[in-house]
Amino acid sequence: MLQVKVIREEKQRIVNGLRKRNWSAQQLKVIDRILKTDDERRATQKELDDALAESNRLSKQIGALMGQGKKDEAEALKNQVTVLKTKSKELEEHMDQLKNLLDEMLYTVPNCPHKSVPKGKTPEDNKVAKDWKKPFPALPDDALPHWELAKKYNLFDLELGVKLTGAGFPVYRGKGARLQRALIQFFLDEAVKAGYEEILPPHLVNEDTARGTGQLPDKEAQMYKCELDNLYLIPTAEVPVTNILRDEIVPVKDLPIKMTAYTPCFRREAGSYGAHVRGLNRVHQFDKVEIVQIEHPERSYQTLQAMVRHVEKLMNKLELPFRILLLCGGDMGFASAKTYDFEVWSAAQKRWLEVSSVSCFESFQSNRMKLRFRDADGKIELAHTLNGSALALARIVAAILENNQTPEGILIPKVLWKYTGFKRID
RNA sequence: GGAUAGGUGGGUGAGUGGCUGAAACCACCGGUUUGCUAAACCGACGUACGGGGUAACCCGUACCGCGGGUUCGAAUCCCGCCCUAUCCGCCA
Repeated sequence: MLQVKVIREEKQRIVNGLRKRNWSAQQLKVIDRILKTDDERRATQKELDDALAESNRLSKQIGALMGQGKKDEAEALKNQVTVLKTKSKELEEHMDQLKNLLDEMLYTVPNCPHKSVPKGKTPEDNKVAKDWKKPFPALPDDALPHWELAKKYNLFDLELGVKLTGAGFPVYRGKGARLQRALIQFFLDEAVKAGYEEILPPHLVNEDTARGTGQLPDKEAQMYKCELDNLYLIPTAEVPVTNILRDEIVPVKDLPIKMTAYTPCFRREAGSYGAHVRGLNRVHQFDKVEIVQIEHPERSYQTLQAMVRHVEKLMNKLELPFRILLLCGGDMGFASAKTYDFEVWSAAQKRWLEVSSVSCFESFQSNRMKLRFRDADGKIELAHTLNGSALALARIVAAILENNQTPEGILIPKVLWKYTGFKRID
């Protein structure tokens, strides 16, 4: 969530940013309500502190008087303290109300987009940051979509997943399973080469962790929950990995902190059904290698570019046609300040599929998570967090299968050979 | 699942009602000494919120797992919850 301090000091910038997210004048009213509530909070804080200070002072006096045996005087002071106590109790309740109200309002405010984020309402308004200049793979008319290829070559089985679990839980098998594992291995190796520490986190997290990255309180419905133990299946590795630094104050020299993790991702998704979600296009469980960085505020946007280049390199190595989009204000995620999406061209479906999303959250996540760093002067400041998929598997697999199909079988990108142990699926 | 023990500052750990935001030691940081390193010595050393100051900083309040209670006053007493460790059982 945004810091009240920032809303106060840079109100105009925040308001402009929210407009870029197409906030109406009506919605923007919450900003003034936040500031007003915070004013009240501060005034109440002062009043409460004063009352407590006085009551502490009197209590000490009582102790001294008792020591001297002056019982009557002590009794008189006790009454005063009782009055103060009633007052401070009321003030405290009021404080709690104000804080809750403030939090509730802050939770509704999305991150303020970076100044370079374009205006816009829908995905059509996203800016193409880097287009695919070369021709798309030319496939014959009888080219198959990946779900047909999967049947033909026995790579994954969605019906079997229904039997075992339900819709949206693919069962990979044979060379399909092997390809999956090869990609994970490849992505992790590349991330480690780029200086990321490999993390293998738990796939279930508790409430505090889910709250830290903003899944709770309001996106609860996106996650699978284990009721009995009050744990959530992670929707992305970002959740456990970023939370590693929750409530920490790290020395500035440790920045940036770079971590990568492979995890399966579980998403309940309330989304649509139909042609666009066939096959692996949208599933409840998929594999993903995530890259995360905790960075100094002065360098976070440089780092965002570096992360984009990392993903770009992966796409190039896989020899897949892709483009990079700079998301417009209306299409960006709630917590993000700036997001680049990667889309891979799916030759048989003849459309772009999102395979990566790289974002800078500035201090939006770290504020909620209390992830801070201490600079050389000893000053404590919120760190910036960034993350990106590098990469999400299911759709990459779909693209590889479709784009690389030939009459002789599906050609595996060269860079994966050492991981798959085969060059072709036939 | 059963039985015990325990949760205090970055770590170890003292602290059973006021003089404890918290001893001591270790680590970290600054300094002295030193050819360098080490050792030794000196000093500083929690976080949040609020108030004051251009600022270094100063003042107030809260925080000893979390929440509530007793009391003029709670790390300390009482109640509830959560968590961790160890042993037993079960199990990859």
